[in-house]
Order: sequence, then structure tokens, then C-alpha cells
Amino acid sequence: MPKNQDTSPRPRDAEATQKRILKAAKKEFAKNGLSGSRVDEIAERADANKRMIYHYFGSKEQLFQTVLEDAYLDIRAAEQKLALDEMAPKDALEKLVRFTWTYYLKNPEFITLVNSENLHRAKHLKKSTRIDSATRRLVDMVADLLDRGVKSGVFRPGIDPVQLNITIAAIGYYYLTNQYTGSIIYKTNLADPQALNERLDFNLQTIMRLVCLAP
Amino acid sequence: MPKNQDTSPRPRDAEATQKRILKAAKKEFAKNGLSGSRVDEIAERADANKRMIYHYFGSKEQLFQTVLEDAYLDIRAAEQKLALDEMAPKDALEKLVRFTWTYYLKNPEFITLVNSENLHRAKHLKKSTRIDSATRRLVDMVADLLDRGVKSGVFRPGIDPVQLNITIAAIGYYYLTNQYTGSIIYKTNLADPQALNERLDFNLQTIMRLVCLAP
Amino acid sequence: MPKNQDTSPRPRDAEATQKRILKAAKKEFAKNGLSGSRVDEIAERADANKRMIYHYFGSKEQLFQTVLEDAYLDIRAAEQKLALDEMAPKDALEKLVRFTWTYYLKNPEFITLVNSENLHRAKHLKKSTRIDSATRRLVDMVADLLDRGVKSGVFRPGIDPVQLNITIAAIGYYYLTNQYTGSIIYKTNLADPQALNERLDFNLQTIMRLVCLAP
Amino acid sequence: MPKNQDTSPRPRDAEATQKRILKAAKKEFAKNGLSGSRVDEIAERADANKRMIYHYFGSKEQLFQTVLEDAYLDIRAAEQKLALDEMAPKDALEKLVRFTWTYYLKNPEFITLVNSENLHRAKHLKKSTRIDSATRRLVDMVADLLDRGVKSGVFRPGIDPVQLNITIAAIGYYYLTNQYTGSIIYKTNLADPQALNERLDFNLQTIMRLVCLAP
DNA sequence: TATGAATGAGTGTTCATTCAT
DNA sequence: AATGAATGAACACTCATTCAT
Repeated sequence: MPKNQDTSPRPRDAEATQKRILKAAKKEFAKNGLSGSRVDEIAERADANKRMIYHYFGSKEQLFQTVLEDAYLDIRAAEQKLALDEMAPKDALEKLVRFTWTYYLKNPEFITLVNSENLHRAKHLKKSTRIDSATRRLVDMVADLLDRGVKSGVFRPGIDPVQLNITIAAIGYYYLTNQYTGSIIYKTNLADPQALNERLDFNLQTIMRLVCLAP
Repeated sequence: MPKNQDTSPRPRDAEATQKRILKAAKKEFAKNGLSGSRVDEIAERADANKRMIYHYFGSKEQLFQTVLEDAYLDIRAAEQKLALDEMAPKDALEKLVRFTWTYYLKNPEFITLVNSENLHRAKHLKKSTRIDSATRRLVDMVADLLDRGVKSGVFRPGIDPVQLNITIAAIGYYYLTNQYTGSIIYKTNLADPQALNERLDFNLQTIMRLVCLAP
Repeated sequence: MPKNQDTSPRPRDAEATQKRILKAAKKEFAKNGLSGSRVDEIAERADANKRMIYHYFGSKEQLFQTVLEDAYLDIRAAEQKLALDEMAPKDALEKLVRFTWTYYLKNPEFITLVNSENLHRAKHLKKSTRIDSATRRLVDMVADLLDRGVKSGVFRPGIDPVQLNITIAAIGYYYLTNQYTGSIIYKTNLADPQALNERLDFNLQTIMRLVCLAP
Repeated sequence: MPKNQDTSPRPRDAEATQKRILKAAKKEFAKNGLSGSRVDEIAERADANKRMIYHYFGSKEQLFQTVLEDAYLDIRAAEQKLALDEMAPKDALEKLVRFTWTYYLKNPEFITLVNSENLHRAKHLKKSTRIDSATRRLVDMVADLLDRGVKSGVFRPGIDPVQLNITIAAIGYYYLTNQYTGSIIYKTNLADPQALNERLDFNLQTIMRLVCLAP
């Protein structure tokens, strides 16, 4: 049984330090937004020196940009793993709706980061060169899916893949990002597991009715 | 002999001062979020003294709460004016979708304020007593609408009015709040007037297919 | 006999606060130069809050600019008070040399501030609008003096008033600004009162021999 | 078999590294003064590792001291090369004035370094053991020169060599160190080549009139 | 009612210096 | 000899809030 060696001083591992900072920053930015986040807090969370943040990322905003880019790359990578092109169109569509919902649910930072970025009118994403064509493949994937469904007679023709994509995202994203105010104004706990399941069912209906031909 | 007008440095008009502060605060909070907003900036925008903000609203957060409450009361009041109960169910539903979209489009502060509040997990709304039952009437209105549609054989039965309401909001809200990041990742200008019209059409389809029975 | 009232809290006197800040800044900048000076230290010296410095002066550099401008305006004002045009040319010239030396000696901050500004290639003075034509009058004064001396047959013709002015300044300024290194490399205390008197005598000789005709 | 040359990443040449650091430090200190200079910047300019600065020089201040000492030793060495004792007194004096002016003009770092050191009240020079008697020889040289001139009937007797030395330095040094503020307050470009020549002429007159007997 | 002055605790950022290899 | 990682203290500057009038 190996010894626990956590008492030794932190190894001088540049990559590990950067990862810790990024992880801490993701949490902090997700929790407090860009302007509400504190560099001190991120450094402490990362068990790193504040100076390292500036050494590796240049500034708070550049750190935010990196975190945001990573978040986009992560979700785009996860979508690619779905391999929707190997499934029947209806199954693939359902899988995409379920995946999108579940991803937002399990990665709430993604939503908060994107909200923050939109508050700043995407000024960081505009500068980014890393997320250039990542979304292109998602749209292609959905377009292929729709084509296949139309050809096999199960989907309505003429549906715009970007609009569909946005709608699939919207019905999940909105529910989750507004769960706090929603729970109050609707006087119900939107975060309740049963409520969450009901919402997923409703969303599946919404998309299926939108896309599928009547049997 | 005419009254002295406008020559005095500033009329001591408590109500007018409060209104100016609220208007300025709405703009500032909408633009920068809660933590990104500056009390100094609000005071300047309001052409008021910073001290007045504390005099009338107690603190930055209480001012935010007031602004947020006003925003909710405004949209709820506008919804009530729709008088959906006097229209045919399908027309009423379409009108509600159009209204929701247009309201978000014309009142972008509403979206940003709600986003800010959700970042803070609705801590201000929780304290509020002013928006208690405002939403109740909206849900009732939609429930009535659905009932009438089902009875007249145009709507599917079993649709939850809260879920429907959330979905109607979601498909507009998401598009608009994420228009900046969306325009970049989809490489198209989502704020373009034609794009906006296309989105509204798509949303109408989405809701109609979800709610209406096939003819 | 009036009571000492120094125990009461500082009066809310904007002008007094600004003066205290300027006085403290002059000392600090003179002692440590621009980059060596600390805003905290200035605030403490001024018995003021650091925030006030930014309130009244905008930034450390703008404060420096104000201090520097004041220093130039002060010496120019003092020169104007000399009333050289009412004196015989030789006496007036001697008075100017003595004044310049004494002013540098009694106001060592002036020298250090000017040195600092030259290290920064006069970037602050370039922005200044307050010291525009203050020096013009000094040059005119010296030019008049030279003219009168030439006409009355005591001064050599053809002496450039700007060059003369620079030389009068140089022979005092250099000795004083370099008194610390000078005392070491020449192994003598240049700040000794007798040494100072000897220097003034030497400088008077230098200028008189440069300007006056042999008797 | 030829030696490996230049193909290794960096030759481990201690002396060369030190020289590069000193050269870089001279530039940086001259440009920004002691407190305005950055160790990082010096390391980068020297194409060396920051750690090397501490390895070879101990601290930023010790590096400054070395740079300053070198600067003094350089000018003192250049003065010794003038061989004034082999020239006629008047020619030698003129040569010294010209040399001093030209040296300051071609080595502006010398001036800035000395200014910095005086801002710090010569604290580094005080510690130095390397420049102990370097200046002695300069003063002796000028004293000899004066003696020779007096004996040959061309110079006035009783002129103090240290005072003369200081004055020769002052009239050049002051003009050059204050060229930035001077150009602004006198509304003329003191750095213009013609202006520089005129200043040298004026300075020659000043010294000659001070030292020489009337013909 | 209204105002400008004043403040203390932060806030992002920088710096000279040391550590581990 | 040489390097990149790491640090803590300090730095200029900001902010929501309170004081005095």
C-alpha cells in the first residue's frame, strides 16, 4: 500500500499548477460571474500563488477567456462522441435532446460562463482563435440527421438545423439558468428530481412534435 | 405672473428623483450586472447625488431588488393587458408567443436583470413581497387558454401550463440572451432583423405543433 | 488666549485637504522621484485618505504633474518679484545669480522634481497648459538687462539671454544636485556652509567675467 | 577536430553573461532610474536568466552599484587618455571643455546614472571601493594645467581646480540633463545639432573668460 | 431634501527575490 | 553554469458606504 505523500511541498509542475488554476477559476467564475469573481479567491482555491495566475494567464480576463474556451471545447467534444450518424434519425434526435439536457444539468458552470460572456457581449470569444470551427461540426451533424430523417420519411422537410439546435438548447438551458427565479415565481421547486424528469419529458415531446411527421 | 420654472438648481421633488435613480439603475444593472455596476455611475446617470441612493433605497442591493421587482411587475402587467380570454384559443396562443418574443426584444434589461438575479440564486427575489402572486395570474391565464382549446377540439389535452409557459419564454429568451456568443459560434448575425423574424416564425411553429391537434 | 482645538476631527475643507496632499506629494516626489514615491506614503504624510488623492488629482502621475507645475510657477513668480529692471545692470545681474543660487538651496525639491521630469522626458510638462508663457517673461527680463548693460557700456554685446540664463542656472543647479556624489569623488563636503559660500563667489566671478567688459 | 561552436543553446561563458547583464542594466537604469527599472526587463534585454543576475551581482542595488562604478571608471579613464600635460595650457583647457561636453553627449547614461545616485544621496557610491582615487588624478591634472597657465602668463592665478572642474561639468551636464524640460520652457529644441554646437561655443567662451587673462 | 467630503477594506496587478532541478 | 517555477509583500487604484453641513 503506497504511502500518502501529501505532506511534501507542492511539486514544481507547471502543467499541474495551470490545471489547478483553471479548475479553480471555472468554479469561481461560474459562481460569481466575471466581475464578481476575485483573483485572490481563485488563487486560494487553486492552492497556488496569485502571481502564478498572471504568469500563466496574463490577466483575470485572459484567464476567463481560457476557461470559457475550454468550456466550449469540452461540450463540443462531448457532442462529437455521441456518434449520432450511426443511429436511426428519431433515436439520434432523442439522444441529442437527452444529452443536451443532461450536459447542462451536470455542468452548470457552462451555463453561467456563457451568461457572463453574453453580459460582456462576447468580447472574449471574439478574440478567441481556439473555438473557431468547433460548432460547425455540430451543425453539420444535426443537418445530416435531419436529412436522413426526411429521406426515411420520419421528419418534416424544411427544418433549419441552426434553429433546431438553438431550440434544443433553449428549452433546457432556460429552465436551468432560471431555476432560482422560476422556483419562486412559479412557487414550485424546479430543481426537484421529479420536476427535472418531467421537464426532460416535456422537452422531448416539444422537439419530437416539432420535427417528426405524424405517424 | 408666471411661476418660476427651471431656473432653480433642482426642484426638490422626491418622487422624480427616485424615478431618475430607478431608471438609471435599470440601465446600469442591465449593462453590467449587479457586481459590475457602480453606485457612482448610477448617481451620475440619474443626475442625482450618490447620497440620495442610500437615502431612498438603503443600499446597492436593495436598489437592485427594487429594480428587479419593477421589471417583473411591468411584464406581468403587460401580459394582463393582452386579454387573451376574449380571443379564440389558437389566436390567443399565437398572440402570447408573439408578445413574449417582442417584449424581450424591446426590453432587453428584463433578461439581463433576471440573469443577474439567477447568478445570485434569487436572493433578492426571495426577500421580495411585491411580486408574490403576480405570476399566478399568468399561469391561470394560460391554463384557461389551454382548457378552452381542449374543449373546442383544437388543443391536445394534458399539457401542463407551467411547462408551456416556460417553453414559450425559453425559445425567445435563450436566443436573445445568447445572441452575442451565438452570433460567433454560428458565424451569423443573430441580431439581424430578418434573422429575428425567422426566429419568431420558428418559435410559433414550435409552440403550435406542441399544443395543437393535427387538423 | 484661544484654546487649542486640534483634538476635533479634521474639518471638511476641500481646499485645505488638497493643499495638504500637494505639500506631502512635493516632499515625497522630491525625496524619491516619481516611481520611487508611494501613494500610501503621500496620503499618510498629508493626513488624508488615499482615496482623496484620486478624487482630487485623478492619478499618481497627474498629482506629480500638478506638483511640478506648481514648482515652476513658484520659481517664476519669485523671479518676477526681483524687479531687476529697476536696478543698475551689474547689480541686477549679480542679484539674479545670487537669487538663483539661493532659491535652489532653499527649495531643493525644485531640483529633484525637475530631474525626475527629465528622466521621464518631460512627458508631464508636455501636457501642461499652466506653465505656458511663464518662462517667457524671465527670458525677456534677462534680455532687457543685457541690453541696458550694453547700452551703458558695462556688458559685452552679443550675449544670448537664453544661453546666459541656462549657464546661471547650471552652475548652481549642478553643484547642488550632484552634491552627494560630488562630496565623495572630490573627498570634501560640498554641503558645508563655507563651501556653499565659496561656490556662490565662484559663480559670481564666472558670470561677471562672462558678461562684463574689462574696466 | 574543430571545437564545437555556436551550436549549443548558449555557451556557458560566465564572463560574457556578466557583460551582457551589465550592458542591459546600464541601458535600463539609464532609461528608468533605479526604482523605475525592472529586474525582469534587464534579464530579458541581456538575453539571460533572471537568476543569473542574483548569482553574479547579489541584488538589484548591487548591480546598480557595479554599473555606476563602471560608468565612473570609464569617464575617468577617458580623461586620462587626453594627455593634457603635453599641450599648451590654453589648448589643453579647451580640449578638456570639448571632451567633457562630447563625453556627456555620447554617453547620456552617465548623466542619468549619476542623477539616480544623487537621488539616493550617493548611498551606493559610499559603499564603493573601486572609484576611490580615480578622481584625484583628474583634479591633479587640472591643477597642473592651471599652474602651467599661470606660470606662462596666460591664466589668472588663484583659480580653484575643483571649482573649475565642477563648472566645466555643470555647463554641459545641466544643459543635457534638462534638455527635455528646457526645450519646453524655452520653446526651442535644445537637442537640435546646431543648438548643441552653439552651446559648446558658449561654454568655451564661459570657461576661457573665467580662466584666461585678457591679452 | 440634498450635497460634497471622507473612509476602510478591498482589487487587480507587479516586483524583487528564492526554490528546486 | 543555468533555468523556470514559485512566492509574499507591496503597489496603484476602486468601491460601497458614512459623515458633516
